[in-house]
Amino acid sequence: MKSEEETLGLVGDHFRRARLSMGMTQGQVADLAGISRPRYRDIETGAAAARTTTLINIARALGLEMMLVPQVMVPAIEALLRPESEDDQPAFSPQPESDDDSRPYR
Amino acid sequence: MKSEEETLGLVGDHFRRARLSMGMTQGQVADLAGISRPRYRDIETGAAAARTTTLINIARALGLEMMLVPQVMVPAIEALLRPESEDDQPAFSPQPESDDDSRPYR
DNA sequence: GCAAAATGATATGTTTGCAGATCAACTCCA
DNA sequence: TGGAGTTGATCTGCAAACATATCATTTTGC
Repeated sequence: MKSEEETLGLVGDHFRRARLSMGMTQGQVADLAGISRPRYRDIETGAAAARTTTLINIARALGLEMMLVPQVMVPAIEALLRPESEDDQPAFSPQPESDDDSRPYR
Repeated sequence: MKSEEETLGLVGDHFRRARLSMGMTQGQVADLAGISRPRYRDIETGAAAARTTTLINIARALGLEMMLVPQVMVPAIEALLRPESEDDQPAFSPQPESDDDSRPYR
């Protein structure tokens, strides 16, 4: 099962790749998202879990959108995103391991 | 521009619709997500902004996944989600208003 | 090689998400 | 009618996400 830290790491990695592909600095993203640079750094490195509003602000600063989609639709959405070329960042896809349950990790 | 409270309200409404369509109580979702019922209630009513990990836990308890997708792909994804029938909850689609910028609201 | 920029990291203080407990209001059904 | 279940709401206390400031380290460009 994926730990909490691993999940935050995935989100952070996603943000980092998006930021670098946009040619932006941590400070620029932090400013656009309305948070401090140390805070954004913690989020990007997976050391801290941003609030929902902060998560959305960061995503939008990076040209992304946070979506809540039915789990059964995830593969179709990823298929829609994947072939789109090689330079756009892949969507945050949490578990390739499609086991049954989703008990909270703590 | 969409305020912070409005955005949290959209997320909460999305969770509420998903919960009711699953025939679950607030307490059941809270248990699966690993948080207390008062906390889940605040999140569902938009009174509180959950952390990223809590957001993901709640989504999975409701059969949903949190995804970060390029903004330009949002319409295509919504089109993929929409015609799917009438009983599955629509994805969280933040702005029908497609204005340019995404400055943080506070 | 050197200066500037970007990043990593730490410290103090404030805000707020969180647990746990408790109570009231409302619905529903036997 | 009346009890059980669901939801709304408040309180105390703790943990962690925030700001701001300040350092060192690494990277970048001239």
